[in-house]
Amino acid sequence: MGNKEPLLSELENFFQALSDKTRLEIVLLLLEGEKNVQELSASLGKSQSLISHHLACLRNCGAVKVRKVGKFVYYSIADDHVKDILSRAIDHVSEYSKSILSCEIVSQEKGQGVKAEQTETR
Amino acid sequence: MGNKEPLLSELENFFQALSDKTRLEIVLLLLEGEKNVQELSASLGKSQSLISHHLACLRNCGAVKVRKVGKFVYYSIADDHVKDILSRAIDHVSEYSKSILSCEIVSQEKGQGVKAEQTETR
DNA sequence: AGCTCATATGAACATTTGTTCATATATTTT
DNA sequence: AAAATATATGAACAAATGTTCATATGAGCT
Repeated sequence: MGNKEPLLSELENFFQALSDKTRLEIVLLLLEGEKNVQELSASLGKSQSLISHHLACLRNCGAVKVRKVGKFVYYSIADDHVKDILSRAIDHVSEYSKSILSCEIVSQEKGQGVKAEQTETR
Repeated sequence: MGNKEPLLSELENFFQALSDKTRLEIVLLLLEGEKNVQELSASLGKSQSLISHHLACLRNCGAVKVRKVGKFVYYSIADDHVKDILSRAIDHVSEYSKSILSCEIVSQEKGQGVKAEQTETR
């Protein structure tokens, strides 16, 4: 019953890689197929440097893989695990935001959303 | 092309909720079953305030759900989507760290690790 | 050889995030 | 009623993170 530390750190790194809008835009593009840095940079309208930094982050946790062709570097989603995680996460947030919307008719507040409280103010 | 902004923000929030060691410890405990705040606080040896803050984060993205019983609040994993995502992520990082280890046998302790590979730690 | 193109990386800065402490709210008990 | 218990939340500060700018590496071309 070992030390869970390494597992925790690796999970942390993995999820953290996916917890940024730019990196999510990258992986969503990569779900459509392999792309090199320029293509990503152009599609997202963001600098090459920024894209490269984010790709380094996605590489480090094994979310994407690399194929070099001459001076081009093509990136793609690492494996089916990652694809599954992404598609399930998309399903989850889609369902969850629907459930939020149906509640927000009542609470016009933004930000915290619904926070599952049936604690009526008496 | 539809506006992907809301989807991106929700994915970002969701993954970000899972990208912290303490919150991961919480959800891993919750995978074993429903627990209230004190139980989580005691199991992890961390303050009630800290656990509550992190639970708020996990609630806001729909990763956990809540059941109030008197003055106790029981938390559990929100649904099978989230359970699946967690178990696949665990599989992914397990495989990935194995593949890293098998490469590090070659690069002995000292040098820069593997060449232009995806081994990069910051 | 030089030059250009594609990508990677380091440093600096501004923003964000996690943790702690103090306090608020809600429920039960005395 | 007050006190005790369980949880939530706000403010403040340290640490981590994303972005930009400048520069480095490396491959193809003339």
